[in-house]
Amino acid sequence: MSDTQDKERASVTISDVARHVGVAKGTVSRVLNNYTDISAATRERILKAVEELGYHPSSTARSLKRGRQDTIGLVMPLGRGRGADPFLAEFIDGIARALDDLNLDLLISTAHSAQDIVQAHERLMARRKVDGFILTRTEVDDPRVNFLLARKFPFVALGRTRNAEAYSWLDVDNEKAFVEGVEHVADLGHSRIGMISGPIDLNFACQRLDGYRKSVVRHGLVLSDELEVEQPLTEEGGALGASQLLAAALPPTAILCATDAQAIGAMRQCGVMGLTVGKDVTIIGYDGLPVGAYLDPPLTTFSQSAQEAGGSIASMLIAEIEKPLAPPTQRLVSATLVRRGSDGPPARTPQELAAFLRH
Amino acid sequence: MSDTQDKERASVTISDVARHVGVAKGTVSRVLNNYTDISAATRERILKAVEELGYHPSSTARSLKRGRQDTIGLVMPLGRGRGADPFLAEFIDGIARALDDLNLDLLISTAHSAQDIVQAHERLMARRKVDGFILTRTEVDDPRVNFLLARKFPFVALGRTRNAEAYSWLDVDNEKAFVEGVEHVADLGHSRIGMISGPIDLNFACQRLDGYRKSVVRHGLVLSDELEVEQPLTEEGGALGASQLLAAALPPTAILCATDAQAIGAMRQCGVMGLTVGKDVTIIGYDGLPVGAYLDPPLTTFSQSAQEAGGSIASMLIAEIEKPLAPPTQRLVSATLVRRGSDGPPARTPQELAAFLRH
DNA sequence: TGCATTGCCAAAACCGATTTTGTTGACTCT
DNA sequence: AGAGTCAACAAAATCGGTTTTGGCAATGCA
Repeated sequence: MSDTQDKERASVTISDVARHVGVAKGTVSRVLNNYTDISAATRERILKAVEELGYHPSSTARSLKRGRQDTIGLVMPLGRGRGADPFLAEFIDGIARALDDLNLDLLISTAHSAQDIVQAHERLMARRKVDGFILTRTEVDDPRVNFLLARKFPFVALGRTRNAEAYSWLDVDNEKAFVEGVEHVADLGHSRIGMISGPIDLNFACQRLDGYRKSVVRHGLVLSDELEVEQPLTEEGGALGASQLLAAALPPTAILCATDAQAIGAMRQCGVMGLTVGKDVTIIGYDGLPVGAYLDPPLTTFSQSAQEAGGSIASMLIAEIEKPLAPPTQRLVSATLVRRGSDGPPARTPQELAAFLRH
Repeated sequence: MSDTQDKERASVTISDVARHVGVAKGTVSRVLNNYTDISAATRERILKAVEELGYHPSSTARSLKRGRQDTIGLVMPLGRGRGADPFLAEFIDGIARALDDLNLDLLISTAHSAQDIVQAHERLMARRKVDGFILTRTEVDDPRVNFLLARKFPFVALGRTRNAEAYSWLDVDNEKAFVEGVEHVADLGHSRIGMISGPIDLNFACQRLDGYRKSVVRHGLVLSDELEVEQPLTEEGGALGASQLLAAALPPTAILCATDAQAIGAMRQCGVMGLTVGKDVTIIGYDGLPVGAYLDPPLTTFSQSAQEAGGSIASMLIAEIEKPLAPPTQRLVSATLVRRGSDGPPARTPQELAAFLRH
């Protein structure tokens, strides 16, 4: 009955609006894109018709002509550990929120191998599905960075690589955090401090290890192979790492972990070995995952607000896309130590701890 | 110098290929889409040129003409709890993997309020960015389902709603799982069994509560308001729920939780109250989150493989998009109990537990 | 008054594919 | 030999927008 019959399937196009008002479609387009050369009267009529007909522009058509997709891409690396990366989930959450405000969308793809991951980016670029990429978990010498740089395709990385001057990134001052971490446990009275590192081809793992080492040296403490182990970024890796460290002749009374996931595994392992975390052994994580607050004891960790990082990296990427020639922007933010319950003064000396462990 | 100069910015289009070979662009298109009315010779020449020039069709242009985006959408509900939903992360992981094989992409958007969430779907539909949706965490009477059904837009839901006959879904037999859960703890010797439920507007929460109730009755055990609390699906909710349940005059010796996140909070709360989980109190979660295995004690939970669910729901949606008129497909899968360390025979009777708690 | 602007909009070109329609020569059939 | 098929492709239409070009009337300015 109504004038605007709810049609079968076809959606209303710009031509429908133009015809309804009696103008050219170009005119409708100009109104919708806020051009100024349309009279207020015509503008009103068109806006009214748009409302009435329930017109929404097709982003596909718009993309075709403008060459912009209003979509940014993120390729999740899979296979490194079986489950989803909890940090990544928080991070994506932050990106999505930020993009929402800007009316952009986030396209997510996956890749299984290192080989795959560059190909996934290439596919998305070639098909022109995205305007730019967000890179996470950068490696020291990251093939994605090299590839995108070579193709001059916009991207922003979370974390730097070796050649960090050439592109835009947001990084947490990982080194500083671990310098502070060591400082913190040293102040608590620990003298033998261990570290469970992540795969050192990951840049942040590298930086965290560096921070640990520098700070240990600066405090005149012992640096030793026995006190550093490299493990995957999973709970299992953390558990393995802890048992390796504690098997040392002179075990550490404090252990810094590259990620919360590792710290969770390490805590578990300490429990299994009869150690009280926060007293016998201090464990500190990194990521500030919400779950950490509900462990027993609650995990002391460095928090960098994955959500905030996601938001800020999203807006950096938009800038990058809009003016590709501008010099790269680079932001270094700091993580803050969230003290909960897994740290404390050492209840025993390393010698006593070793004796206890040999029970 | 080379014949194919690596051009400035512009990417190679189908016209470039056509010109290079000396055929019409339609012909190139037909070759690429495996039509049969092209001679083998021409076909070869075109394929060779495609290779040489590094041509990749623009999915934007393709979408415009074909009316298909080869992209499916998922709107993440935010705000329900502050952090990212760990279950959802696993689930998305599974979807992405499955889509990868099919050469489709996943578009992720977010919504903050219940109002927003329908609008987000509408926006994606109107702009024709996606071919279909995946819905998660369905509510008993879900506005998204009603909306998409009314618009006849393809979607598949993870979890049912009240009017479940009309559309395709994949659901876990939540009721059955909780029937089994009660059975399991009853077999262990528990007679007073509590439940921390999720918001009952969420359908799965409702089903899980139903299963609990049925099974409690069936075993001739006590059903009581004191033994049922409703809490958000977060660690905090779980902690609150546990303290409420344990404050009862006659507290439960076993607690079933609607999600792992709640169970983690509940475990923590028990620890705070001086109770040993797995002995004084049995706690069982639901989701099978990897982190559960590394808690102390490791969390006994129902696992439904979020990743597998993601994969299978993705292929259901493809089918839905390809033949919208086919009758809806519906799959009910079962969750399996993964026994770890948080369950066991009750160390005390409810009376003893009450006495202990009042210490 | 005459000419250059300016305001406002129609018409057409264009983005890069897919699909429809048309054309040509070779081949078959009666 | 003439009509009808068919294979193999060219040419044009199309998808739904944006952008360029152009045209006309009203205004500004000397």
